Amino acid sequence: MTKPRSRRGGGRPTIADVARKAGVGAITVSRALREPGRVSEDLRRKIQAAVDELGYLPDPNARALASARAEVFGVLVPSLTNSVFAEVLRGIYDSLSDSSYRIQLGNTHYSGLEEERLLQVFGPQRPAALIVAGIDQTPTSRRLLETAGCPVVQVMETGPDPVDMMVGFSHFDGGRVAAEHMIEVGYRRIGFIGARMDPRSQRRLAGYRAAMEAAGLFDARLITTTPVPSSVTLGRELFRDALAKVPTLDGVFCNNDDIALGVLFECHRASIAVPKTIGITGFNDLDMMEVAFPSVTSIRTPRYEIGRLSVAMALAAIAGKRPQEPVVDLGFELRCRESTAR
Amino acid sequence: MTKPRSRRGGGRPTIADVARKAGVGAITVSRALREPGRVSEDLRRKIQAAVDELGYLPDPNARALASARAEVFGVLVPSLTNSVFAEVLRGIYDSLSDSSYRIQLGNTHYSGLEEERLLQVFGPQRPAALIVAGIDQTPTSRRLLETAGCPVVQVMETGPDPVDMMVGFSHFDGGRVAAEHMIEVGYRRIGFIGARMDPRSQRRLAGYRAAMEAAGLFDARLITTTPVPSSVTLGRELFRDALAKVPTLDGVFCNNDDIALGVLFECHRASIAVPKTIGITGFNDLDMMEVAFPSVTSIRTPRYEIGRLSVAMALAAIAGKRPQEPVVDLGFELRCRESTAR
DNA sequence: AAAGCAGATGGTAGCGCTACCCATGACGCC
DNA sequence: GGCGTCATGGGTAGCGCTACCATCTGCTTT
Repeated sequence: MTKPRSRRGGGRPTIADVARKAGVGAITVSRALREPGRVSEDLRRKIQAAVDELGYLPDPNARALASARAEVFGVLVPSLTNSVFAEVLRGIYDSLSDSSYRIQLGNTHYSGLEEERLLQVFGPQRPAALIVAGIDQTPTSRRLLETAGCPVVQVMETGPDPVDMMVGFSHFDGGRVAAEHMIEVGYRRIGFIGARMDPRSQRRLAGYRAAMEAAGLFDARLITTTPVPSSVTLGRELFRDALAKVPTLDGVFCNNDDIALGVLFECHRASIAVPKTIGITGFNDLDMMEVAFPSVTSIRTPRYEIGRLSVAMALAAIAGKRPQEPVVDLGFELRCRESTAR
Repeated sequence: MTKPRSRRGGGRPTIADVARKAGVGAITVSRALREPGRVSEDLRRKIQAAVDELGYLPDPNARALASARAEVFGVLVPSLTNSVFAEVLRGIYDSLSDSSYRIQLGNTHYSGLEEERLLQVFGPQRPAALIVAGIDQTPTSRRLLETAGCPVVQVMETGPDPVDMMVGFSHFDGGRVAAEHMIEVGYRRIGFIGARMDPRSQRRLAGYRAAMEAAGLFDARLITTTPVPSSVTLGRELFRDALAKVPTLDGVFCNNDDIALGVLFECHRASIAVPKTIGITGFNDLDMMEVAFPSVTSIRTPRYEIGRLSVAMALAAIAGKRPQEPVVDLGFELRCRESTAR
């Protein structure tokens, strides 16, 4: 005779306690909680009463082990402080908060290798779904996603070859539309300023370039970039560099709004008239762009909506109702403001 | 005879596979992985070889169930998009990324009830540690934290009565120092502008009030607040309100930098000279405050460091090495800039 | 030399839950 | 009346891992 191991759980009630109290089998309790429709009204009430009385909460770890599926959404973003991803995360969070799914966060720091490592770590946990930023996974990451055995949503961008599903918009078009707008209102020597040139930034640059070439205005010297992480400070510095390189600059398309703000402040400081001498266009349309003086033209991107929709699609897929169209382009919107109002 | 249930796990190698391949018992594999020191060099190598060959990765759910402890840090923040908490989160994440701990995120939306609900949900999972923002938990939340059976770190603030440990700084002092600075450089009719008056904002306001009263300058009409979430846009609007209410206003202490930026932009738009006519002080010292024109005085808060230290303290507590002093005040720093340079 | 002890390894029995299969009774159909 | 079908409920056997002993070696202690 071995004495039973003392309750390591510290005395929390288990499903067996509930079953005993309700006078039913443990399985029936389990079913009543997960598929109420399959249990008679009568027992359901009795079980609910026992649950309430004992304050029973199912152990997610035991549940995950037994069902080989954790109620966890794995979310991989390249940055936590970049407000763009913070808003995607908020969208994901809000859409999940009245379900029982938990969120497990991974920060790839814009590194493909780190993304691989995180997918390795997430895998054995058997998440219910994976949401990853971007469409430029390494071959290894892609294989990990394909064999994860759960719905996968790539977010922030759209592309031709989804692992499973995608929600985003075209960064190339965003860059192109921004540049076309500046050309249309009369700017000619339009610079591109970008930091942290991740794949999305590269595509915005490509869109800018396409527009400039189509108008016969492209000049490689107009491009000023750095792999350094983006910041308002950096925007100022890159703008100074750009101006030193091309003194005839009459506009800038900034890779994001932080950069744009840095440019705007530097124009104030150097008494450069905006939009008269220099036009400014940003990207993402953060709240402050509308309030800035002068208000700054930007491309509004549906970050929160991307987060929400990615969860909706993943939940539908879990429920077996895969969307007809696995790739959803949520588009973007050019907001013309004072900074390009010539 | 029942046939064994087919491997639901989809054929991932288990600890038993590794044990068989290495010619040892399963428990020895388990130990080799978790407490290498307790296994002989020889076996350790053999086991490592088997692990590598099979690509074995332990199942965290099974581990959590068997050991009644999940390798999860529960993190509760009131907002995901507020860059202050995003930076705390980044600090937490960075400090945890080379351990095997995972992060489970909870967003309380500044709601005590939601915090209670999330703690209820986190509890049964038996997290290794809990990190929660703020010190104003409801009695229920406090009890949940006290009975969680794991280290708890309250972050962002310090106070007299920690649940377990605390890392932060004094918001009251921050508000006081900011106001004292403005008084010292000669401002007299100094307004307080604040949005989303959470407990930390309230304490900053209290600090401001203390300084103003000490200087005999306090006037309730100088205070303009709203429970609405903070934004740059809102900063502009509140400043307009404040100015309409008190036309003789000669300075503002803003509850945070977003508000301060809104005030700055509105000053530009209305051609109000900064710092001559109006002085501006922000709070948190985001990157952009230094770059703004004019650059904006602010209180630098150690957000990232708070995240890092909270994890370090929790890890130490898990390892049984509780810090001598459970409450750590990381302080803050006044950064005087052009916006108050009279 | 017997006893004691520490270090290394293994076996057994769960952790709390659910997948799988089976039992039962009510009902409808031929 | 026999037989399938459906709805409802339960029993058994794990999921993959680790806590808790037990065992076995080799060495020190007295």
